[in-house]
Amino acid sequence: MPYTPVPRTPASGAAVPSATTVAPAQACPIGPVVDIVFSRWTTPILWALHTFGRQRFVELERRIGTITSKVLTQRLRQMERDGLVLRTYYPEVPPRVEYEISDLGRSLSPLFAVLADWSQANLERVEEARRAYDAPGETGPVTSRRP
Amino acid sequence: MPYTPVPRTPASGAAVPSATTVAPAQACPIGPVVDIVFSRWTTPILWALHTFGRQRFVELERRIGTITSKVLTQRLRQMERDGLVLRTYYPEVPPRVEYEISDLGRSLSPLFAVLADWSQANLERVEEARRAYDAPGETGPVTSRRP
DNA sequence: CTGTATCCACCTAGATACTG
DNA sequence: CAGTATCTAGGTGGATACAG
Repeated sequence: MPYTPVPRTPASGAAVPSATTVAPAQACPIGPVVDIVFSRWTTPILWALHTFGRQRFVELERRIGTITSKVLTQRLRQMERDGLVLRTYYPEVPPRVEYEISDLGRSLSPLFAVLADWSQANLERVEEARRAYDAPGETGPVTSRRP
Repeated sequence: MPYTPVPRTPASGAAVPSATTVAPAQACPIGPVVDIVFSRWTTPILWALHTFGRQRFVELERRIGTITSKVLTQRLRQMERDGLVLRTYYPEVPPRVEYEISDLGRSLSPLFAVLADWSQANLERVEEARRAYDAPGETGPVTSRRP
C-alpha cells in the first residue's frame, strides 16, 4: 500500500497555485481507508484471520505461505495498532501468541465481499484490456497509445 | 500500491515447506483487484474522473492538486492499460488530450461507495485505537503491546 | 515459538528541468 | 498543453542470522 509521504487530502488551505478556472481541489473521500486496509499483506492476513479464525503466529505464517516473519510481525503490529486485529500473549515457555480479527476488522467483510464480486466479474476484462493495449495492432481514430 | 514481487497467490504446487498440521495455504481471493485499483493515486484519479467527468490532463492535474505530471502520466497510462480510463487525443496545436472513466472503471462505483461508508462509520474507531495503542497507559491482562 | 537485527532490492513518488 | 528525462528519497518487502 501506499506509504503516504504526502497527504492524500491536500492541505485545505493550500488551494491550487493560482491560474485557471478549474474547480478547487476536493479530497478523494476514501484515501485514509485505503491506507489502512490495503497493502501487500494486510488483505491476505485479514482474510486468513477472518476465514480460519483465531490462530497462532506460525499458523498464520504457514497459511500465508510466502510471507517472512519479519514482515508478518510488522503488518500485525500495524493492524493491531489500527484496531483491526487482537493479539493475545500467553507467558509460557515456549511463548504462545494468538491473533484474531477484531469487530472492527470484521466490519470490513462487506467490503471484501464487494471486492471479491468485482474481481469475479471483471478481472478477465482487465486482462483483456491489457492484452489489447500491449498488442502491436491498430490504434483507433482518436484514442491513442504509447508513442 | 504493492508491486507484487512475489505472487499474492502462492504457487499452487509449492505447498507449505512440510511440517505441521496447518491447513494448506489458500489464496486471498482479492489480491489482484487490490493491485489494480488501490495505489497512492489511482483512487484519487478515478474519483476525480468519476465525479467531474471527462477532462483534460491539466484539469485533472489541478483538481488533484499535489500530484506531479510525471506521476499523473504514469498512473493514467497504467489505468488506460487496465481499461479503467479512456484517453482521447486531438492532434491540434497545442495538443489536447481528454481522459474519461470507462464503463469498467465506473463498475468500481459500488466498491467506492462501500469504502466511503466504512470510512464514515469507522475511521474514528481506527484513530481511537491508535491513540489507545500509542498511549503509555495500561496493558490488559492478556493482550499485550510492544515491548 | 515468536519474534529482532541487518542488509539489500525494488518500486513509487517528489523535484526539477526540458521538449514538440 | 501534454508530456519526457533525470535524479533522489523513502518505504515496503525479501533473505538471512540470531535471541529470549
